[in-house]
Amino acid sequence: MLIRVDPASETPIFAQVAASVRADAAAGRLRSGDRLPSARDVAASLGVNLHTVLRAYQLLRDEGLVDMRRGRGAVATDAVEPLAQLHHDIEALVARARALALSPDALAALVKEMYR
Amino acid sequence: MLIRVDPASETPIFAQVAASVRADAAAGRLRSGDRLPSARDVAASLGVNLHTVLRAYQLLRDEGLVDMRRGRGAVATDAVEPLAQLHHDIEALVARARALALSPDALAALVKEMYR
DNA sequence: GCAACTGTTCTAGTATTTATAGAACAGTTG
DNA sequence: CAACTGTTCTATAAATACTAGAACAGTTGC
Repeated sequence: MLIRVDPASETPIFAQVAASVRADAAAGRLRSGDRLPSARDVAASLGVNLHTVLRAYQLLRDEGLVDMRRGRGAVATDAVEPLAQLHHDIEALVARARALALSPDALAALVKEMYR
Repeated sequence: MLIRVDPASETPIFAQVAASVRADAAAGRLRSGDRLPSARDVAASLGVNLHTVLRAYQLLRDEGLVDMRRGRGAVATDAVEPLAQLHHDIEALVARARALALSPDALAALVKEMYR
């Protein structure tokens, strides 16, 4: 599993890390039972603080996407599987938004606003 | 035009104001040429600072959704019309996400992550 | 013309959030 | 037991969000 982060982005690092994991789940690259790289390893390879990565992992735990236990690490739950169902819908939406030259932030905010 | 904001939300107020306007555009409630309420009026009715509302308006201007001139106010541009094309796609996506008990923040982040 | 409106710009201060740092703790694994 | 894992704690620095007040400069309608 490769976790990517854009240092120039205005999105908080912890949110980017969580987003990277969710995207992997939606793409089918992260399956139920798969173990995430240890927070210390991710922190070292990204050049960020351990606590920043742990905050991302805890966010994913709060969303029910991972199980965390000390000693064992973070493991993807069954909840990651259904995320793949959204993949095609999101791809289609993104394609339309791109045609309109809508920014990623604007589209994301629009989706969030309509989700009630 | 009614602009709503949730004081309990973790989303910044300026982002919520901008999101409310975008949602109105996507829903067809805000059409090209329509004038937005003055920033001072919005600030007063929401109980927030003038500068906070202006920041939202300037964000919408940067996205090309509104024209702003002093004296005249903020007016929706032609760019708000195509947003209605996304309405159905987003509604469908949101319905699926709701079935999966995915949080609004998680879905929005997922969309943003896949938009590249 | 002028009064009342509009966004623009400026300085200033406070509160919250983000990210860092280091240490110690407590389970798990080989 | 050694090496790993996440957990918890205190602390600090930096960036962001929000508020506050004032003055400025166009636009509109009477």
